[in-house]
Amino acid sequence: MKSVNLKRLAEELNLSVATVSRALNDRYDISQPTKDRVRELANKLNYEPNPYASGLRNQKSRTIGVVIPEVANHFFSLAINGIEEVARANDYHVLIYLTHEDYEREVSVARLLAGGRVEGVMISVASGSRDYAHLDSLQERGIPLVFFDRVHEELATAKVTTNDYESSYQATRHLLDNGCRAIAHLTLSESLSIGKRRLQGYVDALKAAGIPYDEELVVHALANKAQDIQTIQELLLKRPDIDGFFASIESLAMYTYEACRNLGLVIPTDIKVIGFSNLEMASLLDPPLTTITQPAYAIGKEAATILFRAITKNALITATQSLELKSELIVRGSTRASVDMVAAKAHQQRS
Amino acid sequence: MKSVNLKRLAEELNLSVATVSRALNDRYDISQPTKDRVRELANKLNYEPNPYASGLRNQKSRTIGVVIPEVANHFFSLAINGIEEVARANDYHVLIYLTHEDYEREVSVARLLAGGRVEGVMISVASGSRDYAHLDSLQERGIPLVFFDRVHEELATAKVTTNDYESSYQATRHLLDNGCRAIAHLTLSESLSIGKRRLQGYVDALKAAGIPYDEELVVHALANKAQDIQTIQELLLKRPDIDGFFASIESLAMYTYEACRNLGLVIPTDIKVIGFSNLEMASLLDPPLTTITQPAYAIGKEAATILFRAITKNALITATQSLELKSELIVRGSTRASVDMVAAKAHQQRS
DNA sequence: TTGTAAGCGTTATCAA
DNA sequence: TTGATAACGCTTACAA
Repeated sequence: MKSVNLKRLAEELNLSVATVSRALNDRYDISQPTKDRVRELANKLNYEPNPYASGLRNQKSRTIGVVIPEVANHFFSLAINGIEEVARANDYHVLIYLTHEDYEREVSVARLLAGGRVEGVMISVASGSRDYAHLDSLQERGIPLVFFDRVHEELATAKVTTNDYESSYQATRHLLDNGCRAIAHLTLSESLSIGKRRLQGYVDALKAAGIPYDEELVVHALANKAQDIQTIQELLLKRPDIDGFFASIESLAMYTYEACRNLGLVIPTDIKVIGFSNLEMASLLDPPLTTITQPAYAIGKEAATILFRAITKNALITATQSLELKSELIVRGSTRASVDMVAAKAHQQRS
Repeated sequence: MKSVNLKRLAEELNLSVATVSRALNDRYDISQPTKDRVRELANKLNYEPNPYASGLRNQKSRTIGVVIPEVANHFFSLAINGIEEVARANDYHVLIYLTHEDYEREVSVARLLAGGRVEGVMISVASGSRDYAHLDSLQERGIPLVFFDRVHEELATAKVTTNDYESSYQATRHLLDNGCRAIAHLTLSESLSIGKRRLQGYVDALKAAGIPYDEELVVHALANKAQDIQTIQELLLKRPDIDGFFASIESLAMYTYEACRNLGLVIPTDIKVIGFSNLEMASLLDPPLTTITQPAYAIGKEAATILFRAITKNALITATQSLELKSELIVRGSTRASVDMVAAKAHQQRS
């Protein structure tokens, strides 16, 4: 119940607090016998240094903060795994904050972190985030910041992202190749650069195929299951010509499955579906979901590595350290071309 | 870059540090004009109190620690959601630690936390955890502890669990009712009480149905995808009589799907599968997975509420505050009885 | 090789 | 109503 501190150790050993401290920190100027005596008692009493005292003294908290929209999402879970791995290797602690896609929450978290609770911050911004002043002020206070996946382009720091534009272009192209002509795009945010890039890839792929951009087919989701399914269903009813769905986040692909099922539409015969997703079990769905899979664990790991490099060097991070990893298109049943489509294509190639 | 502290504010306002501190904490003995002046400057300079200084002074860190085996698992993700919610409502911070099912890691995390970094700990123990001395010592130092889901029965503190025995009995019974006679049970650990309870429910349901317990059908998994799938496949080949699988954790149900697919076995015709799982998309699998679903968010929330009650009252937690929530059996396609089975049953009922 | 003392930023006690 | 001061537990000049 009563805590073991340096004073207690010093008293029991008839040494000064300073000597005990230095012995425990293995300083060169302490004799080996003394070190041994100190360590022995420290172990016996299960001494653990008070992190608030040493944090205050050294102006170091050995803690980083991770700010993400959600944790019940495979992408972020895997990223946290990567981050925790690196943090632990560096003997650091990880504070976690969920914004639930809410800008206000993000701002208040940033304010808290500005107080010096952490030595660095990793963030994937909320879909509602428009401004980045709250993050800028972290940097102004000397707290290094790394973005991962969802970034504010304008802020001068490292961003670890994936090739979203290309992936999006490729995904759309894949749907087109398999016969889709009216492809809906489900997005969480157009204000975020990630949303813009993914939308642009979609738009450009359509354009390249000579298909005009149809604004009605771009839908903004709300990250609320019931409402999003409702929205998708309304779109499907309003636009029976839709034959493809491109979901820019994991949950939206699932909601599309549910919406199609509710309406009696068959994937991939009636509608083909592709989505960004890190679900291991995409292949076990009915039908197996074609995905663009981001290297989530690697993203977390790389971003954390950049952050710790800055913390160790006591330097801010520059945008030049940004990294773009590659996502992977994994084709499965949800985008399978119908039989006549395949025949048509074969015919086309022959002629 | 340079930090704003009380001293800085005091100098600029020609006040003492003590007065500034009291003004910011809205103490009754400070005049309103002074409070206003102080607050205005504090806002202007974006003053944030140093948590390490106040933590040291007050012996309070306003932080809790959450120790879990994995985060890439829907149960734990949802539980964290519940925990974070309560923590935020209490203005507390959440440190997260992953043990990766490793006992050594759990011990070293417990040791770190014993140093006073946190005011309370929530833990779901690693499958490899046999001992609880490391957790006991947290309590001895006055750090309240709450178990959730995976507990050490023997430790005298609150445990928030679900009705695992009943759920397991019910799940096994469900497989039996739908025609299974040789049911395999996949478990992560038999040393943990949760593993024991789930195994016991399975054993008792078999016994009640007059089916002898067959040790060979109980398999210990390793939480390693490739190996676990391999183990399941070997079991299926060795024992072609197996017609049901009961997976005690989420990933094992998925691995069973993969193993069956690899071997060309059809679910539910050849093998019926049921599993503990919090996957929202269980209903979208092929076939839809019958699950026992735990109230994960509620578990996190209730457990955190108990912890904060103790922190607020500055008291340790007693086992009497333990809570048992109910899981839910959700029947889907993976355990559907074959047609002749249904006919047989109908016949049975008629006669 | 060890001890003394100052200081990290905050808050609580006591005095003015 | 405000100010001076000590203390939280630790680290580090500086002295001895």
